[in-house]
Amino acid sequence: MNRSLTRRQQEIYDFLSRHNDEFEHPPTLDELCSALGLSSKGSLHKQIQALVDAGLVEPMNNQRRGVRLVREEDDSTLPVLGYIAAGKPIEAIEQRETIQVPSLLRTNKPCFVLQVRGDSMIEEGILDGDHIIVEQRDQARNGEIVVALIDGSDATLKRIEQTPGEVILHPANSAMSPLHFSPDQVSIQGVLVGQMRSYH
Amino acid sequence: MNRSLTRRQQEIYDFLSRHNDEFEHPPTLDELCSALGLSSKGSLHKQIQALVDAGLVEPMNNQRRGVRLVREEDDSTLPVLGYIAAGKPIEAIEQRETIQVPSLLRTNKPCFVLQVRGDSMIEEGILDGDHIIVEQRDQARNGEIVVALIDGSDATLKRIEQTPGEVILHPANSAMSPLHFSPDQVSIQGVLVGQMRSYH
DNA sequence: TATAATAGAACACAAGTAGAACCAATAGGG
DNA sequence: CCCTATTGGTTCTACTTGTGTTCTATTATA
Repeated sequence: MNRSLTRRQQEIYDFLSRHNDEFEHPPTLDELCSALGLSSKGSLHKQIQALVDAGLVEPMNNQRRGVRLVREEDDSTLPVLGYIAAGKPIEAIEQRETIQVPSLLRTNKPCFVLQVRGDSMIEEGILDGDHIIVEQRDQARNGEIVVALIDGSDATLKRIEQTPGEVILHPANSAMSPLHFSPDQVSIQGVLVGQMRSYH
Repeated sequence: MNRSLTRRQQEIYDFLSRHNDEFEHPPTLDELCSALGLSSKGSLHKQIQALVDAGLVEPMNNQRRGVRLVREEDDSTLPVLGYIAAGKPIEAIEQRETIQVPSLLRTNKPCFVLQVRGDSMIEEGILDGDHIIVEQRDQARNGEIVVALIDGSDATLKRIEQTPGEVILHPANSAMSPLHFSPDQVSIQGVLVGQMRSYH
């Protein structure tokens, strides 16, 4: 199913993605043709059929303006991967769980949710039991709050400060001290983009 | 049921939305026809029927001016009433605004959303800029965090402690002191049930 | 030489339109 | 209160147009 796309197919797919962000309705084959510099919608149709086979486009059974991209995941739910507590690996949840997340609290990039254990970020307003939304990334800017893996085993949620020689992870709890590591000890898993808490 | 609209149907729906904001009564089919450049209300009726099937318009059983939009109000959005800062009235937002709220952060009872201004609840992990979800209620149990109106004018977000003789409102900020009132000065607007924060 | 890409024609079906005739609701006059 | 006229929604059928589908043949590309 997921065989690799030819160059032209990739090009068409990219165009569809852009069009999708910009317009309410998918384009017609004729519109696509002129946008891509083709003069035969028959040829285009064949290409699109390939995208359908690849699982990237909904099969359009005679519908007009039916070139719809397969919608990527539910737009309002994210997977809850487990618990995060300073100094322990992320504790996975037994069965796969998901949670509703408002679009305001996430980004367009892939995100996941963790539940916080412990008080290491209490002064940033992140409490025990809160859910945090994390954008999956392997780099961060200084000052961002990241989920980082130390020595490949211990996961932690901290504010990051990177210098050429070392990485410092700052807890937001005056009872705890910043932790210093060499850059190759720390692997960034993602960056905090949202947080939510329930009081009942 | 919720299949996607054709281009014409979308156009009609958009027009209805705009008309809805502007006028008291829905338009007649004839009015719609001339507005949309149609000359047959029969055709229009067919389109509208499609909108009814899609669940966007109330079925209009022979009623006059019966093209009523279905009250949208997904069960996942709540109205944002304004800002709350200790010691000032709730500052209303100009135009009616709504926000997506996961069911986990709300209750089944009527709720609304406020945005927090200031640091009076910082030690409870509620920061400047956070959105809070409040269940509409006029009573609270001791220890709950409430939106309360003081002397009918000043709204505030505080943890409540009620005794027979007085009401104490505790801020969660050691720089501020608890406030004491007589019970008839304080009217409870709602109880905090959820909170969310965006980091971007 | 095989695979990808293209053009073009012929076709089929969905979307949109018009118009007429038919009902249902309301308002006004006896 | 009933009768009737008028307004406005409902239901058809027929037609036009837009747009996806299929095919066959030809040209690039690797």
